Amino acid sequence: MLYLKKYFTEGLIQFTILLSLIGVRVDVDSYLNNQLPPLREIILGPTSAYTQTQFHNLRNTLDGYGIHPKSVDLDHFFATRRLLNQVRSLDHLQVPSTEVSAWLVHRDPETVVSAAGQSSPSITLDNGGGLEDVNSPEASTMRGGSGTSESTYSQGGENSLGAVAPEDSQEQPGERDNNNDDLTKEDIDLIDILWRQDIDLGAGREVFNYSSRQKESEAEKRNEDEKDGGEERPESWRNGLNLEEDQPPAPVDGETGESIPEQLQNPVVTSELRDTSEEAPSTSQGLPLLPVRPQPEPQLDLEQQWQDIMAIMELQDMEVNSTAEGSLDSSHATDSGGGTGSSSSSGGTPESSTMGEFGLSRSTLINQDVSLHQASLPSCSQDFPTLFNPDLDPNGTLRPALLRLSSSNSSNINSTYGATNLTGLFAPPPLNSTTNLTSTHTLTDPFSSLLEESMLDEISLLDLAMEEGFSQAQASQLEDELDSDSGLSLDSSHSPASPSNSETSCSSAASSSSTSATFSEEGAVGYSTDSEAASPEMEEGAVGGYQPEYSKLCRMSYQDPSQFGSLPELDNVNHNHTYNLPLASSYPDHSQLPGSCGKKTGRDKSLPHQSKLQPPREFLDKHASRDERRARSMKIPFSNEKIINLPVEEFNELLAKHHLSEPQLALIRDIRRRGKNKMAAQNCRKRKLDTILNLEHGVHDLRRDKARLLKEKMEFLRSIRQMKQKVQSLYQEVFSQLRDEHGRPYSASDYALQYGPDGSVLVMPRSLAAEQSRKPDKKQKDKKK
DNA sequence: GCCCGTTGTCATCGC
DNA sequence: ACGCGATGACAACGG
Repeated sequence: MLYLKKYFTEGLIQFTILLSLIGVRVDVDSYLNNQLPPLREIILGPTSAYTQTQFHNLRNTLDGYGIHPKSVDLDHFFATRRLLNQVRSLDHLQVPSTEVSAWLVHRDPETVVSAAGQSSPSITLDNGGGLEDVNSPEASTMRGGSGTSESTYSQGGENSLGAVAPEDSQEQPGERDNNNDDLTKEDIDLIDILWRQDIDLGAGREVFNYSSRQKESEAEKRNEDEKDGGEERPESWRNGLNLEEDQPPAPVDGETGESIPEQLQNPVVTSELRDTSEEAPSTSQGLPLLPVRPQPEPQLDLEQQWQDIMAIMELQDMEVNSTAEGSLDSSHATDSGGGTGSSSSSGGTPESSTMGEFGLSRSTLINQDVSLHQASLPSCSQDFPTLFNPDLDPNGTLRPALLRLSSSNSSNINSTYGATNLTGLFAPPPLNSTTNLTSTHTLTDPFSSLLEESMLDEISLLDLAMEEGFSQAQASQLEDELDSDSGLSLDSSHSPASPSNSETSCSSAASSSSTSATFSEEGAVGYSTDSEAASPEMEEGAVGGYQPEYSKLCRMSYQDPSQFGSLPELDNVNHNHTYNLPLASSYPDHSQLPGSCGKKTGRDKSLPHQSKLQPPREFLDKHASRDERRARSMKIPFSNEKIINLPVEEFNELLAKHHLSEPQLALIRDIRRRGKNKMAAQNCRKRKLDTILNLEHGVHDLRRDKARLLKEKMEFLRSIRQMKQKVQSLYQEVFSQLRDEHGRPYSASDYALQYGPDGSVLVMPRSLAAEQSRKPDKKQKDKKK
């Protein structure tokens, strides 16, 4: 019967979906076709060309949409999908051993069927239930309200049994498939064990439709897209396909405004179908599949489970078990009563409400917020490509929906990437019906993974771009979106050093051409000894003469390029600034700087030749500095260089040696003042330049670091998401496989898997779990306080 | 001749 | 109070 029902219901659902799609103007063929590529990618590896298609269809294909709904191969398809997913997950996922241990006792035949075509409610993977990373918080919230539909398999929620899944058993897709109906020996053993352990605990079976959830997530995405602009897919379509999207609305009771669990709304599959058709929000795909939903509060359960899982995940993965127990306990959410648990879900803020009800640890509360962001993550990933690499799109044409998403989501990027989210990834998605984020969440594992990969690629591209200086508008956009931290408007163009380069290049072009050594060293050099070293030789203080020019030339040569070497950007700087060397107004000896003198700046070039060859006095005078001329005219007995560069003491001694008139003394003091001021000015300018260059360099480094960190973050997020998805699927899988002593599945609304600190997994009544969780929660709260 | 960069100088501030 | 460095502003100079 179950099989028949499943297939039949599936067919109906499929049919309705198709109709809705058609009505929506959606090109079904294309849609289906599009789904294919993802599969290829999964198998053969992602193709850039398909990336976009992935966006829309991966989930669907993964969920089995690509397969004809009535196809007998659905089971096979599902099994294949699982295998693929698992294989894929092997690379990335770092699932704690506990997760693995939780593996399913046996598999529901029904689940398989449902999974293929639509998210069959039975299918374990249904997102609606708890662990959806993909699901945006909103989606989760929705589920809270309506999501229960997914969980539908209320098999009457047999209470009595608690089942424990031994750690060892790891899911083997193949086995599952094979085992659909019949319990394997292992399964039986496991059940026995679980039973023994948990007999006291009533067990209901929750059914998580992973596929449906995914679909929902897709629907959400689509909704986002639609919201964004393209509403190509009518709600009916969504309803048919994805209920999650709809869920957002569904959760909220139109009349009361409260979110109402779907199960409540849709006791019977048929009813749900109607609802879906009529009310997009209410039902998830899973519902239709579900023959009956005796249990009123599937969503709540799902959320609770989700939260539980999330808490576990957080504890184990994120926090490394430190608080595992508390969280676990807390994880069991309370709202067993939830029947109408609607209240929980319905509560204005799904997150908060759910959190509170479920008694999740405070951390989880926080996380939920995070989760919202996370939920958006997929979108982010999606966004990334669009944002950063619209061009990347192999096809060159992003589907409008995608574009919309990206555009819409782009605004959200900050939130999505919000640092807070890591934990949130695990947190159940909020029930809120809102927005884009949800849509993104809906991505199924394969789909999400693909997106993530693409995202990473994008990130890498971004990183490159950033390293290159974020020249690209995209990069800048990213920055802006990611963080508006720096008010600096550094030129995003080209290479980080570009500004400096440009500047330097210009100057260099002008000045450097002639002089090889023209590097203007740090002003420090100027202050440095050069003058002093020269001074002794200059002692003679030939006031007149060509020396000034010579000195200039020498100064240029003297500059020490090595210092600039430290600053890469400076390498290109060829400014003639002779900040380093003090002017030697008069050099008795040129010999001081024989070699160096050869190097001249552009300006000095002209003079030097003449001066070197034969410095005619007039010529020299002509080019001599005013102070030099004045000194000559005043017959100052020593060089301006000495006047300027001698230490105060020596300078005073020098003055004392020579009996000078007041005008001479005044002139000497002026010369000294001006000379020092000149060097100071040079140093000042040099400092300015260096400061600018350093700032540019710093900006570049920061950008690069930022890009790197962003990339790392995305990688972590991806890993987390994958783990979360894995856990979710495992949870659903396990839970769906569990049977009470009567062989009936546990009601998701009544029972939840509880993770023990030792890695054991117990099936506990939610009420009991909630009680247990409350205490720890309080403790945690207290701690936080 | 104008523009722009460089350099020198002055005035001022602060140490 | 003085010396000195730093710096903004201005002008001269040269490409």
